[in-house]
Amino acid sequence: MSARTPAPLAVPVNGGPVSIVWFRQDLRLADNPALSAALQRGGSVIPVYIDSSSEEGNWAPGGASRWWLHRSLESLDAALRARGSRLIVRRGTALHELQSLCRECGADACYWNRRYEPAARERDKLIKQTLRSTGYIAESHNATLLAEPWELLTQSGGAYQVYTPFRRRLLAHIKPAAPTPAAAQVPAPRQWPKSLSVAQLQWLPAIPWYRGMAAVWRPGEAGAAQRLQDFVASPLTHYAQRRDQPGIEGTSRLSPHLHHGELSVRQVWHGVLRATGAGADAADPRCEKYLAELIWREFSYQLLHHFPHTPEAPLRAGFARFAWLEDRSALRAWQTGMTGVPLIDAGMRELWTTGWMHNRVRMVAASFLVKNLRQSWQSGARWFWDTLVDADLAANTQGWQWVAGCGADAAPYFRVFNPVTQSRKFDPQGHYLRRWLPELARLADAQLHAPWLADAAQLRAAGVTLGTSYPRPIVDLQDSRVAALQAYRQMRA
DNA sequence: TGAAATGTTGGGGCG
DNA sequence: ACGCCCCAACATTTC
Repeated sequence: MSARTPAPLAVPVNGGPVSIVWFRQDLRLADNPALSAALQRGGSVIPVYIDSSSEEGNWAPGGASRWWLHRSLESLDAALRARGSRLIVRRGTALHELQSLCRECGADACYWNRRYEPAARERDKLIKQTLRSTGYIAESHNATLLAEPWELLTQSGGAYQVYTPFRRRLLAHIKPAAPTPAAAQVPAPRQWPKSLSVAQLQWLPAIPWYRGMAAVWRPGEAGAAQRLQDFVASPLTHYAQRRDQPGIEGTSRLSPHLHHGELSVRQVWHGVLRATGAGADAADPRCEKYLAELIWREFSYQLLHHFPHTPEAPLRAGFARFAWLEDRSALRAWQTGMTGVPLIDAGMRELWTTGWMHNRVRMVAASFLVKNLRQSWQSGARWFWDTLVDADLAANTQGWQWVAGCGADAAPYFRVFNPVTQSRKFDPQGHYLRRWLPELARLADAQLHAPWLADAAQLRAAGVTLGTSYPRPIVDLQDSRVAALQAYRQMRA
């Protein structure tokens, strides 16, 4: 078993202190402050990943994330091996595993990069206290954000709840540090502790439902660097015009790499500034729109930090008594891309197949679930959590509450997307719809976005039988919109 | 990072 | 020449 083979001794085995670097959502060697701090200390370094799913509260990685993690950890292990080291993989409660590791290999220090999810924060705090009180060095660093959530507060010392002033403050006060390159060598200890293999985590499903994902994604630091390079080389140039068109490669697709920390937001920030020639000016029109998205990410983390209940409950307390419906078959139709509304179904199938959905379509599909079907935003957030390779508690929570109208700086409750209008506007040629809905591919553009409006001859000519080869819409868009507005009015009364 | 209803305007057909 | 009406195009309001 490869996990038990000794590391290649590319560098001399080191004496001196032994430090543990605990990898979590920072699966990279470049621009990794915890790793840098451990290396700077001298001596040897033990890179560790711990599967502590049981400590993640309601939010242990979902199926798509576990597939990604499997691949990313393999990639991290390979990158470490190329530097004379390897990745140690353990399973259990994090504190227990870290303590065992320290005992097993005489380590006296643990370094990690911060996480911001409520359950992880509490646990990490306890770990830090316990390690320190028992004589160990325990240090946490920032590898994930441009600004720590407690660094950017309003004049009155509170958390920002509106995006624009948050953005203004971030741009005025934060100058993202230049990313640091990966170390050429990671000194190995005299003896490696016990380790599972990545495969033993059993995160690679027995049934290969991940094929569609593997075809699209290359998890790991090298794949992330490649994606960034591809993005700045082309789509970035037309980002402002093309980011909303799901049928073309107009977005960065960096979200899963960023979530797992295969590249840092600082690397992306500086990479984008350099590629556009904007110098240090984040407000330069050539990169402003894209950098604004990175700042939305910061905003989400800031909200999660200051309002840790929001993954489960609405930020605006009044929404707690909103009358959501509970219709399992409607939820199922949405999940499987069988609602009969093409843009929704295309998006949900893209999600199921690739583990990702275009952002414009995410907004429309979420609006459809929460408003037209009136299912709770939590039920949608849970499905996304399980199926997205970029599932990120801060971004997912913020996104769903934004759509549902119950979050900070949220879309007003009355803002209901019309999926047909959105489809005609952002996928006028139907490239996206035809890719994901082959059963409708032969419909003309005029009928494609709303096949129920086509006449019998048009449907027949396209080989479409509504109710058989493709569903009729499971809700009337007009009626359900009016009903949603009615329900919101009732809640407010 | 909406959509629909409602209001306003102005060109053109027509008597 | 003029008023009237229709209606598209655009603007504003409302949800």
